[in-house]
Order: sequence, then structure tokens, then C-alpha cells
Amino acid sequence: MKPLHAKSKEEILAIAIPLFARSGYSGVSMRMLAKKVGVSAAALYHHFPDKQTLYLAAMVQVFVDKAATLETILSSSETPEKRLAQFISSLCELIHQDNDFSMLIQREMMDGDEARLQLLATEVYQDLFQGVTGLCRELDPQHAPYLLAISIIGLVMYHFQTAVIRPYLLYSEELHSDPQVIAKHVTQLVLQGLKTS
Amino acid sequence: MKPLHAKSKEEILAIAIPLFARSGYSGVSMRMLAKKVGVSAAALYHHFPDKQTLYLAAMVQVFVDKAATLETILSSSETPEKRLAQFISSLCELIHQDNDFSMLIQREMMDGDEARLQLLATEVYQDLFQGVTGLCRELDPQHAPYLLAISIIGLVMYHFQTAVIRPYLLYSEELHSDPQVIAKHVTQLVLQGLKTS
DNA sequence: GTCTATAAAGGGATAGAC
DNA sequence: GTCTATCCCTTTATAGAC
Repeated sequence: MKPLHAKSKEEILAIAIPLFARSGYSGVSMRMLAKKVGVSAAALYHHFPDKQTLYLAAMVQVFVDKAATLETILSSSETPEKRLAQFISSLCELIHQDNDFSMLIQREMMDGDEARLQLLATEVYQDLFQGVTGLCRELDPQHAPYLLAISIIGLVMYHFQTAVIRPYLLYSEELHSDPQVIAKHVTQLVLQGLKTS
Repeated sequence: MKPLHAKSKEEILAIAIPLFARSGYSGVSMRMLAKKVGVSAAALYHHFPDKQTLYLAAMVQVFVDKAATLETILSSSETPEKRLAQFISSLCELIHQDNDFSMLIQREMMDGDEARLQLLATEVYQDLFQGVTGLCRELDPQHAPYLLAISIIGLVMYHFQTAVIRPYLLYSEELHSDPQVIAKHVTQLVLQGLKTS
């Protein structure tokens, strides 16, 4: 039996994820993480051989959870237009409730070395991205599905990533941070943008 | 007279900028920067009182250069549609030639504390962002200019930010990294997206 | 499985000579 | 304006007791 104070890997990762999302790999020390978890730094090394491995495990845990929800929507039997609207809406809601997801993807694209990018791309992003690309092809094969898929994901991500600076820019209104307002705006932009390709 | 080996602040910043863009604030040490510049770490402290000040100076130098070009385009006397196309095209070209610009903005939105975000928002981003918002209002006042401005900037940024991971995702083609291909795609998406608001 | 203690390296920053 | 040398702190990671 585990002692009462034993921290499972999952508990450690659950605390590590928001820290890495907010401060990045080099912004989170093993000491700081250990303190937040409530153990000594040495205890972390019992669960993970080094910091890199712990970080990668946190990354994978975040993505497998979120990706499953989104892929289900993409493969439903609705019309392409409805699937697009549902995908955008769900992505907005998901990021709004927990933006560690988008923060970590963003950080990884900026900080990841080639090996880690390749691992994450093939293990995590690829299925979801192919789902979106496939949907774009159904919506309008003329419209460069690959470019359009990036545009859709980017539109959603960017609205949430800029949330932190919007209070300091003029014209900021509460409304613009509402996930469903953003979803509606993005969906309309994309669907109208396709109409007369 | 300056000795021959004297490094000006500008020379130091020119070397610091790509380093901060690639590795972030905590990913660049004063020792490492000094080595790249070709001086000792102590010499850097002759030019800047501390690391924070050096970083902020690098940030400002990047933005004032780029912003000027873009603001000129926004205030030209062309039709709104043409100004939009030119703005998007120039932004794509500018980021393609030197993506430290978008990398640093992105990092700042993720890492910046409140004080630094406020400083950068009011001193650097605001004029440019108001320019884009104004253009959006001319294009179609019905369409939530504020949301649309974020969408336009985000669309462009995201296509370049994802360039690093695209080689590992399927269907990747050379074409999708061409700045003018991206510009055309984004411009069309936005202009068509407005047509039947 | 966790602890304390510590090694070994690297970080920001300063002192003082030239 | 730059150097070497150094202070002092934090970091990753390990050793060994419990």
C-alpha cells in the first residue's frame, strides 16, 4: 500500500501543467514545483528521471485529454457546416475553461527542439489536424484545405492568447472575451469566406 | 573617441534580439549574450544597468522599426479594401523576412507581467492596433471591428508561428510558407467573410 | 517514497585594475 | 569601455538515511 503522503505521477503532473503553461520550461524549477506539490525536490526525481521527462509527460497528459473531445466532434455525422460550427464552438469553450492547452502548444512551437516537435506532431497534433483538414476539404476543396485548417485553429487560439493584453488596448469590452461571441465571429468569418471562392 | 573594440548599445541589442526571440527572457543568460557579442559579461553591465532593462530596450527597438512601416500603409489614401490587402501583404513580408518581431510579441503576451504588458500596449501596440481597428470599421462597421482586427493580425501571425511544426504534419508543401500565398489566402478570407455580414 | 545534505554547474551582478 | 576575479544565489541532480 502507498503511504498517505505518497504523490502519484498524475498528481505531480496536474500541478506541473499550469506552472509550465504560465512560466515555460525554464521558468519553472524543480524546487518550486516540489514546493507546490508539497514534497522535496528529491522526491520528484523518484517519479521522473529528470526535468525533461517530467515536462514531456505533462505535455502528453494535457493533449490526449483535450484532443479526444475535439476528434469526436470532427467525426460526427452532421453536415460539414454544422461540424465546423460545433468544432469552433467546442474549441473556444475548451480553451476558455482551461487555457493551459493553447499556452502549452504555443510554447512548444517556440521552445521545442526538433526532436520534441517531431514527437508531439506525430503523436499528438497530427490526428486532430488531419481531422480539421479533412473537414475543410469537405467544406470546399478549392480553398486550400491545409491553409484553411491553420487559419481556423489560429483564429480561435489568437483571440484567447491576446486576452491578456486586451484590457490595455482601447475599445476593450467584456463581450470580446466571451467564448461563444468569439466562436460566432470566427465561424461566420470562415463560412462566409468560403462562399465565393 | 571610442576604442575600436567598443560595442555600442545598438550592436548589443542587435545580437540580443534574435536570442530573446528564440529562447525567451529566462532562456538567455548574460554570459551567453556576452559571448555572442564578443565581450565579457561585465561589459554588458556598463551599457545596461541590469538584464531587465536590456531586454526591454531590445523589445522597444524591434517594435518601433516595424510599426512605422505598417502605420504608413494603414493611413494611405487607397480604398479600404486595397489598404487591407496591402497591410496584410506587408505584414506577411515583414514577418517572413524577420520573425523575431512576431516571436517577441508572442513571448511578451505569455511571459510579460502586468506592468510590462501595460507599458508595451500603450507605447507600442496601441497606435498600430487602433489603425487596424479603424480600417475594419471602414470596411464594415457592422462586423465588430475590434474582433475583426484581432482576427486579421492573428491569422497572419499564426501561419508563421506554425511554420516550425508544419514540416512534421502531413500535406505540408513548400507553397504554404510563401508569404504572398499566405497573404492572398488571408486577404480573401477576410474580404469574403465581410461580404454578407 | 520521502527526507536532508550536498555536489557541481550556471545564473545575475559587482569590484577594481587597466 | 573592457577585462579578470569574485560574491552570492539558484539550479539540476545525486547519495544515503529512514
